[in-house]
Amino acid sequence: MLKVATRFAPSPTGPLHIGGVRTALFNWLYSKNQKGNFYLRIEDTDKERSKDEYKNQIIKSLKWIGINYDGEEYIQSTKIEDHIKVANQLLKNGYAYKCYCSNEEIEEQKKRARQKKIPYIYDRKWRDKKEADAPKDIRPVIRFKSKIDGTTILKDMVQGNVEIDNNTIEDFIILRNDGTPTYNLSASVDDHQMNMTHVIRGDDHKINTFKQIQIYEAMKWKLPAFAHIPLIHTIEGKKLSKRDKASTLDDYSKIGIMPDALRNYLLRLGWSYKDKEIFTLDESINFFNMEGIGKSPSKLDMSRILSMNEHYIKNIDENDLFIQLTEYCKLYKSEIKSDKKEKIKKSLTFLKNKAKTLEDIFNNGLYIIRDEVNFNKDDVKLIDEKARNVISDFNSQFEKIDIPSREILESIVNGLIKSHSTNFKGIGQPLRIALTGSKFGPGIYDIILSLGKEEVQKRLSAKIT
RNA sequence: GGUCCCUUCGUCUAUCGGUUAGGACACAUGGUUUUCAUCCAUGAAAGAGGGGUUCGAUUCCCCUAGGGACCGCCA
Repeated sequence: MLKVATRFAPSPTGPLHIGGVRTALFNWLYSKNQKGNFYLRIEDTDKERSKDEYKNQIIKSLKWIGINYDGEEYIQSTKIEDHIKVANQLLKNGYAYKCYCSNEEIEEQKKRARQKKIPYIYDRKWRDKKEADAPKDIRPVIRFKSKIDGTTILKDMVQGNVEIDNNTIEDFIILRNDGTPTYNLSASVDDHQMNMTHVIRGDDHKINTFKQIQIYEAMKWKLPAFAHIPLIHTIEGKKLSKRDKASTLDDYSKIGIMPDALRNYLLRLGWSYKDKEIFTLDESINFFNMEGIGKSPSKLDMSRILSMNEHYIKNIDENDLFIQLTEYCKLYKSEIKSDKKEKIKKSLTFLKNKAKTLEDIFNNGLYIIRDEVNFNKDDVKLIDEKARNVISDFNSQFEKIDIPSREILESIVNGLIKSHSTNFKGIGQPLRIALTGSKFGPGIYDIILSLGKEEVQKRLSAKIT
């Protein structure tokens, strides 16, 4: 049995979006499940639109979510000579021909097709014409001599057998009139030269597959297995595009979605394994299979991503969470000062409890991170004369404590509840606002213990003087 | 318009001819709770429509409807 090889082949003409990431993920998981290799091929033959910036973003994105490709990136533009060679071979063997139609001629045909409301398909004018009839002033393109009769069946690992009439495939161009190869040629040659055993790609490539199969057959190459996975749709039900908001990984990482959570979400989008929802990295490799891939497109659901992230926040190792949090703050907020870092780390247990994202944890911990309390305008109004007395009484008892503990704090608060003839809220709320600036937040004992004695006194004093 | 694909709760999905159609997210209600959350419990919520095949169809076949993809000298 040949060693399984898959690839992800994006073109660096725009930022990689989440649909592409899922395609990469499926390819990667399949190859790893089969103990095979996974490669990254950058299809940068569109010189006009390809940019290094996008190539780097693609590589960075894959790395971020934990998809490692084997070997170096395969840069398609460095293989153009090979593609041209194959085109010439096809020409020599009678599987391709030179087409001398002018741009105007083609445009005219397309226009007419549109008017008649019939699908445009190149009329194969030069398929059987003699070279001698060629106009001198036109540089020809090379077209593939597509099959006219019969049907072709694509045995798709996801979609089953898909059959089309060969005459619906036109004589597509394989070499432009500037001598450069087009996508279907390049992709076929590369897949063959890279020894791909499985081509897993978006549904939108299905028609291309029929063209590529013909190239393979003409070259007498062994066909890889194909799997066309359904596309991810926007909430409106359309194909996800680069223009859609929140579609690049950066859009997710900047709001504090963690790579493992997004990986897990993407895995379950269009793929399932019984009722299982949560997959560790190892589990996703072990359980991944083609049978689990659904046939219908699925919609992106932000609340699902958020809840998946929440699950990871609450369940991963706290040291790991802390590392991810500090990295996140450094990247998107501001680097947490080292003395605050310790406090945050100790407080993670309760800070994370009310968080769906790393950004939420950051916000929950802001009262620790910031030196100055940032008061909520409405909440601070709740600190009236009565509240000031509470704070003042608490502070004078708090001063006497050497090392604050939950038990001691509890007894102080309980005492105050009695002496002020109030309830817990009557004590807790003023303290919380004085210490954090808001009436919402972690439990009051957690707040006090996380800030430390000195800081608590400083903040309380500021509110009673 | 042509070709191809798809169709189970709002969303992601389970079911591989016989189930009270299950789970998860979201939602609603109740409970726990010092606030906000968490957590727990409960609830509402689905087989697009019509024909077949079959003792029996969500499941197999056909038609209709709806949705999607593709239709570049882009990839």
